[in-house]
Amino acid sequence: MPTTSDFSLGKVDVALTPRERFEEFLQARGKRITRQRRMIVEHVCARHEHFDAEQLLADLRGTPDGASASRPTVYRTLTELVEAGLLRKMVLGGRAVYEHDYGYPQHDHLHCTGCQTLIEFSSADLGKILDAVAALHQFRAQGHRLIISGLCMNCRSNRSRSRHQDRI
Amino acid sequence: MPTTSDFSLGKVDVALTPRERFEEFLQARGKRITRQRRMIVEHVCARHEHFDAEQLLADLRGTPDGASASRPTVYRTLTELVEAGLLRKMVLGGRAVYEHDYGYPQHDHLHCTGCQTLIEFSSADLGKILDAVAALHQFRAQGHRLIISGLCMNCRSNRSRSRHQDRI
DNA sequence: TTGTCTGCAAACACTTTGCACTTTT
DNA sequence: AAAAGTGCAAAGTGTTTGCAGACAA
Repeated sequence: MPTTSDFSLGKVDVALTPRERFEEFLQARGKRITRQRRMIVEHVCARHEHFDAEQLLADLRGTPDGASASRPTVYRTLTELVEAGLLRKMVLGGRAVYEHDYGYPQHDHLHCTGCQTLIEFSSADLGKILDAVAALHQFRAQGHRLIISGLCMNCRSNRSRSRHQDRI
Repeated sequence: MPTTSDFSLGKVDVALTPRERFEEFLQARGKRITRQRRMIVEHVCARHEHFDAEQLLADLRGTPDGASASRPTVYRTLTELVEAGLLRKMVLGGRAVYEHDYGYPQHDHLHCTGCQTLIEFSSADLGKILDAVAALHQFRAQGHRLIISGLCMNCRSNRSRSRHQDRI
């Protein structure tokens, strides 16, 4: 019988803070540590839920000190954060959604099509199966995306509320 | 040790042909059986690989009798084919990709980021795990998307050829 | 005839890019 | 000073929509 981990997937110990890791990444590539990049990592680290570029942008603009970053810069920096291994990107309903990927264990998602919530889970057995599948096909797996879509506990009851989006 | 099915996932017996099923679907909804819809199902059934809207459109235009369908109609009809349960839609690198879903067993994919090939596989154990995960979270699963990305056998050798796309 | 479909052009949402100017190093 | 980064506006992409005329029922 397969087992899955807890609801709350805890942090994992890592040597550097996300900010440090990002700066290391930038330096290694001859990129510069600008006000905007610093701001963005800061805000990204503050949010511990899943978010998209637009939310981050709004978040930056709602910042008390008024200092912000432009849309292109937000997109550019999100790409760098993914390259640096700090964020994981996934595409949901046509838009890119990001989540932390540094210091967090590998996991997958349940996506509620009713309220758009993402629930994380992880399963060791799943990993074993994926490895076996890849091996069978002589495929060098670099990663995977698994999203189980359906209705969460809440939306199962309050069903009639609104039309569900079917864009997975 | 997990097991996976064969390379070639065979057809499954079904009562109606895809064309029939689609017409049934249309009638049930008071929709009409037009020349364009007929053409599109025909071409979709002819192709047994994965394809996107643009390929289908080109396919229709390259047809001998010249009769074609417009881009909007292709998109609209693809949506209907998905609703009718004939096609399955997945999003890869920002574009929608379709594959047959009627009379074919449930399966998932290995996606080669080198040559963009999709390799199908299916695993009974996987299904069991997904069921267990959903149950654990009191989630009503309606479906899932699983794509393992990496390099296929071929691309593992001819590695240096070209930059790999990292859009999953 | 009636109501659906089609095709066109235009609109869309999200993301990327060209370029002159600003900043970091 | 040199090189990289930023913001703006504009261009892309893939997909969807409003609407007038065309067509299936």
